[in-house]
Amino acid sequence: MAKIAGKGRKPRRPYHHGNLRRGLLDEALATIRAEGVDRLTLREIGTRLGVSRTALYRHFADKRALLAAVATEGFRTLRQHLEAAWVEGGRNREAFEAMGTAYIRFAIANSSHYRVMFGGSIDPKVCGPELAAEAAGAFQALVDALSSLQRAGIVRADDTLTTARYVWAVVHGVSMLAINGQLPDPVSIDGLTRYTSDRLLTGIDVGRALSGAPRG
Amino acid sequence: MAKIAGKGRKPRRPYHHGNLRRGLLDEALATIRAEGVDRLTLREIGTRLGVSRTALYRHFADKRALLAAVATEGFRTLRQHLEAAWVEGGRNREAFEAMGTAYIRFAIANSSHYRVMFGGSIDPKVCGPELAAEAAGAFQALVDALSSLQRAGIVRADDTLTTARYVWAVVHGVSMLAINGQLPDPVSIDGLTRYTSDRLLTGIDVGRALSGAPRG
DNA sequence: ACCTGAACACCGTTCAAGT
DNA sequence: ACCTGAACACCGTTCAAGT
Repeated sequence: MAKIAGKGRKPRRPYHHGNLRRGLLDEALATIRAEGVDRLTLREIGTRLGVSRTALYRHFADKRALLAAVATEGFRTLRQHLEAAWVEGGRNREAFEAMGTAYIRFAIANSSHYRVMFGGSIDPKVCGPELAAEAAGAFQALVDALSSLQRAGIVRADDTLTTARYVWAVVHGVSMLAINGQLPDPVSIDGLTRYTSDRLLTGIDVGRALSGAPRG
Repeated sequence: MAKIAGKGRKPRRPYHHGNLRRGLLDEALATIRAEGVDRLTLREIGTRLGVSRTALYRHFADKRALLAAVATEGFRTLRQHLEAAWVEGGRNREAFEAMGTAYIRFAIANSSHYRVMFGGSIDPKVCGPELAAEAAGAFQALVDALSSLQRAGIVRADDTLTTARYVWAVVHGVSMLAINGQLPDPVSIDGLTRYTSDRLLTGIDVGRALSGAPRG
């Protein structure tokens, strides 16, 4: 990766890393995955990268800024998962349900990362525009899919933004309950995920008696 | 409150407080409300109560145990709000919607407290049975109401527990998005809350076109 | 420009000691 | 039983100094 130093040039490669910022982000995320946000320590990240404890401050304003950057990358990845599910599913009603399932699956598979994204340890107003933009991008994937289904006459023609927020709240709520251990076991998580796929579109009242899950 | 010391008895009232545990809980909650969990410091609680920084350890194992106790009280209060909405609303479909609204309102009015209850800084398995019991109690209020509506033929006769978890996830999701500032303004929060009341029961697909909110 | 090393203010927690 | 005071190990952050 690094340029090979020519004869006349000093071999002045950067102190330790070609891209320390990248390394800091990766190491922070690895620690968050392995031990949770609470155990994340700037000092340990530094020593783990073979760098001073304060080198980080050349790339991030403070710890919160580092966490905001981690969250930003999380929203980018989430959007990719959502768009993939929508496109590969065929951009229809089933694809929309697959999108919801993909959302929940992402949250569970990356629970610590997801908690940083939504944990409230970072507030969107303070942490620069990148985080807000990336979060809005992930949300936009949902809005676009929903808007498409509305034009196709599959989803109610309510205000698109409000409907999208509702869908977001539902999958977010399921994800949080699953992550927080408030659902007793994996079976109940799967069950709730499937149930959500069904009920989100048709509601929980009677009058749609046919297509539902059995009383189980 | 304290017994008046009789003549022959030493006026041996406790060092500073009749109930230090109570004082610690109240002070912790007050700080959480005013400044958020991150700013909560055991030392400041102590000095604020005019007590040693380590007196707390006579009443709580550590900081996490204190937070767990705060969360426990939160679930108790939440349950009271839910049951009040259900009973005062007349135990019918409208009362159930009022229960959902009461849930979201509680979360928003006590956002920092709510975050402690669901923030994941405390895991239910470790923190003793009281927290789990009180959380289960709040959930049970929802299960009971739902079960009643199922018997009345108002809500689909699906598995009650799964349905209750779904409803919980929905109101929890709306609450979290509102608390985290991911909804742009109070108007959108109200709008989403109303929309949730409607759509939770009837779903978002077409075929129920009449009773919905207009597209504005 | 980028990184270091020492220092500062702060924190949760422990523990022998007091009453 | 309940509380204190000093101490320990740890943390985020600052800043003058190095290359």
